[in-house]
Amino acid sequence: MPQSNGRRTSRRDIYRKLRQMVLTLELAPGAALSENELAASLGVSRTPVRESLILLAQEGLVQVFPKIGSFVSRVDPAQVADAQFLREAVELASLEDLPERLDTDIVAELRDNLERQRAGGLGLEEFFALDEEFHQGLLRLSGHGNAWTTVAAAKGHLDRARRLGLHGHESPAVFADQHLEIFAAVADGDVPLARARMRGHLRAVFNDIERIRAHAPELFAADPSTVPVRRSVVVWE
Amino acid sequence: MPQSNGRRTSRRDIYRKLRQMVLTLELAPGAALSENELAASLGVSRTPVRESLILLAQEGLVQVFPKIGSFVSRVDPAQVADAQFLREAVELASLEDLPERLDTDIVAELRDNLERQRAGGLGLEEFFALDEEFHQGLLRLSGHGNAWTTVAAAKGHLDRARRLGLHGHESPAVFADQHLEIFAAVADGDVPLARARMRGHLRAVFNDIERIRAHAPELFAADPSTVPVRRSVVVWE
DNA sequence: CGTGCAGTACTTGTATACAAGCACTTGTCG
DNA sequence: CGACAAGTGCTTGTATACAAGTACTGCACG
Repeated sequence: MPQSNGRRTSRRDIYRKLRQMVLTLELAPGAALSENELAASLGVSRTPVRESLILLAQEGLVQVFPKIGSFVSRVDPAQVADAQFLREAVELASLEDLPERLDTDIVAELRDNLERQRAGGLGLEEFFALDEEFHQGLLRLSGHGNAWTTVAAAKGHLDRARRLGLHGHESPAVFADQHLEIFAAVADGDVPLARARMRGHLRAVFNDIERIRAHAPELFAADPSTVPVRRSVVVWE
Repeated sequence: MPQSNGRRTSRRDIYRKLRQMVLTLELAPGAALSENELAASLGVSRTPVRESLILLAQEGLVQVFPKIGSFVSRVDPAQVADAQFLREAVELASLEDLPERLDTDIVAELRDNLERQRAGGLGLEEFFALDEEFHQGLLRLSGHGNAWTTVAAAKGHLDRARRLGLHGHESPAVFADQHLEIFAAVADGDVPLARARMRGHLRAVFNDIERIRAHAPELFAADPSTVPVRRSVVVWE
């Protein structure tokens, strides 16, 4: 929920669209973005495009260099690690605030979510959506559902790294099983076990990143201070 | 560090200035903001002002209602609680990642900070600045200094509530003492004790909020869906 | 006097024009 | 042939004009 009001504006649409394209790697890390080009291709003026880019820049998903250009930020390993730490801290802390009696509606929602995860034949983005929903649901179970907003805003780099890791790599079934085990511990009220399983799950996701980096180093930021060159557009294949 | 690049732009200046004015309550919760008025008083056009307001809106510090107006958001108790939870989770988690040998530079910095806190005769904003520096320093001690950026971005409502609580209330000396005790436990390598003291410290700050709300209810949001009226400008005294 | 309706002054959203600056290209000169 | 410099096309930052909509004001009318 980036903006306060729910009225439809073209900036809102464009912001969401661009954000989604960056997170799904449809816009590759390092790609050059032109306010004029984007405006023309979207059929609007520079204004809403520019304001969207400013918001994405504050999230760290794009970099704006005055008088030079705007670029999809490369995946920064340091920011990935920061997001991992933040996420782990929040999700583990929430498990300690679980109430005695779990909200039955949320529990039912989580069970349904887990079933869909195990259904198989899921596309990458479909699994990611379910994954997000599952983790946010766990947070809501302890009354801290809104904290997900902050976590989500900060984990853009982490999400992109995770997508890189799952691109044609291995089945998400392993993670679905981990989700199921976490939920089982939560349902049993075994907080220490839930914490241990959650920690293991989150770190398993995280530990793949160095391997990924070896495969596609050009998508990662080397030196944070390097300025990208206008022409060096990395095309996603 | 909201923007990527460090070049000076008027938007950057205005964003920081407005943000500071909101956080320090110089711009009161509920106050109406006019892009035209702000632009005129700052001597620039609407563009940089507007873009700054959009950024502040994403942080939840202002609310923008299309065709109606922009307002400094009232302090939302729910968002205060969310920020408190997030902050506690992050700061407690970082204490468990403290290295065997603490960075001597940061330790020296923290000692100096604590001395200045105890010096006495500090203004409210001076103490807040030292407080921020102290907590961020502790995070850096465990290598998670960058997580502070995310926490800081999310705790705008919490900070405003804290300032309300300290306005002419009690001396910050109590908190300075708590800082000292936390640091002592950290320096001793007693992680459980440091965690307990940190938790007590953070919650002591938080627990004042309901009392504050009784004193100045108009600064707090009642129903999240209520739209402020243009004329109802609450003047800060 | 009360009520309804048109008018007006304000708001933000979007489009467009201009300013300032970087980077590459190309032409010219040594 | 090589090197340097002016030129050209792009970039984002800022200013301004217009569009669409809300809310209050004041007048006319019952």
